[in-house]
Amino acid sequence: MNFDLILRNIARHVSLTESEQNYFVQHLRPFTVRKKTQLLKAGDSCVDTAFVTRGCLKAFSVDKDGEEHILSFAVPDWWIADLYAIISGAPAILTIEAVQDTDVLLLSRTDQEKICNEIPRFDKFFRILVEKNLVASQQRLINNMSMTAEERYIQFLGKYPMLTELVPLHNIASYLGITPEFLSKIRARMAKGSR
Amino acid sequence: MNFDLILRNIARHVSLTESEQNYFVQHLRPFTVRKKTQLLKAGDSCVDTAFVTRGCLKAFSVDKDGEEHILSFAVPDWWIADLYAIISGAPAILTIEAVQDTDVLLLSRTDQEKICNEIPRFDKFFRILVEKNLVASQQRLINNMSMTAEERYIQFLGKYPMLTELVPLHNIASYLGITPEFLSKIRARMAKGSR
DNA sequence: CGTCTATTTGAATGTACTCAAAAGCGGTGG
DNA sequence: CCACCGCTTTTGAGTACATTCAAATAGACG
Repeated sequence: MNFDLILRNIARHVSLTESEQNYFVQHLRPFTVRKKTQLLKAGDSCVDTAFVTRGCLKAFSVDKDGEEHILSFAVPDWWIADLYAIISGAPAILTIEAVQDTDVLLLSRTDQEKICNEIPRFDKFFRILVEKNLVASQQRLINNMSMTAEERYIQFLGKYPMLTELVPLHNIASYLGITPEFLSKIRARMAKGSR
Repeated sequence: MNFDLILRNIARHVSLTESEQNYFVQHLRPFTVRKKTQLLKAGDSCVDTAFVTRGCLKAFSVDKDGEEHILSFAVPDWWIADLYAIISGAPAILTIEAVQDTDVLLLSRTDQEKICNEIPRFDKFFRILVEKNLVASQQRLINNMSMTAEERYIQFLGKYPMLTELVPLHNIASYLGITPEFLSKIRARMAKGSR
C-alpha cells in the first residue's frame, strides 16, 4: 500500500518521525468507491474522514425538493468528510458519492482522537487542515454573496481546472449554486462573447 | 480583569490546570472598540484573534462596488478574526467593526502558537473551535444555495434572537446576502401574512 | 428642531429559475 | 456496425425572486 501521498500531505504542515508515520498509517483503511456509488449516505451514521488518492468524490446535501447541492469535491491529495456528523455524532446530513472510481484512505474519528492524544502534533495538523478549509468556505460564502453566477463560473474554471475536465457540468452548476440550464446559458453567452 | 467568560468558553472543550489558565490569560490584551470604529481594516496587517466579552462586532468584506458583505457577527462568548489574513500573513481581506461599544480580549497569532506549542491541549481547543466554525460556515453555504431569502431570514430570527435586537436591519440583510430594500419587503409580506 | 441614518414603498429591470422539448453523446446489444 | 437507450447538455418561452433607483417616512442623536 502506498501511503506516500498522505504522508507528504501531512509533512507540508507538521513533521513526523518515521515511527510516528508508521503508527499513523496503521490506522488508515484503504477503500475503493466505484463510480456513482456512495461512501456515505445522508441519514447513516458517520465516523470516517476520507483522504482521496485516486479519482474524485463529491459531498452534497439533498434539499426538501430532492435537489442536490454540492458542498465540496475531493480529488487526489484532498480530504473530505461530513464534519458535522462526525463531531456531533448525529446522522449524516451529507451524501458522499464517487464521480469517478475512487480510492480513499479512511480514518475513523475514534482513531483520529487516539492518534491526536498520543501524538499532539496531529491536533496541530488537523487544526491547520480545518483552518484552511474554513478560510476556503468563508471565501466561497463571500463570493456567492458578491459575484454573479457567470463570475463564479469563470473563477471556478481558473481555480479548479482539474475538476472542469473530470466533473459533469450539472455537478459544477450544483457546486456554483445554479441550475444546469442556467449554466448552459452562461456558457453559450461566453462562447458568443469570445467569438 | 475578568477572564471568567473566556476560561469557561475553553473549559467547555478542554480542561486546564489553574497554572495553565494563568499562563494563558497573561497573553490576552483587553481592548475596547467604540461603536462604528474598526478593530481591523481590510488591507492592514492582521495578527490578532478577538474574543468578545461585551457588545457586538461584525466582520465583512467590501466588494468592487463598495458593497459590504457581512461574514460574521460576534457577541459575548464568541471568537472573531480574519483567519485568512492570520494564517497566510497577507493583508486583511475583512474589516472588523463594532456594532455596539465592545470589549474584546486579543490574542496574537505568535502568542497563540507559543501557547499551543507549550500546552498542546490548546491545539486541540483551537482545532475544535475551528471545526465548529467550519460546520457553521458549510451549513450557511448550503442554506444560501437551497433556501429563499425569506426562509433564511426566518431561520436567522430563530437562530440568533440576540442579534435581531442588537443589529440594524441593513446589517442583517447584508449577512443574509440580500439588499436592505428587499429585506424590508420580506418583512412587510410577513407582517401582512400573519395578520 | 434639524440633520443624519435607517427603514419603507413603488416602479422598472435584471438575474436566475421552471418547465418542456430537442439535440448530443456514450455505451450496449442485436 | 448501427439502432436504441439513458443520461447530459442545450434551447426557448414564460415566470419568480431579487435588485436598482428614486423618493417618502420614520427614528435617533446632538
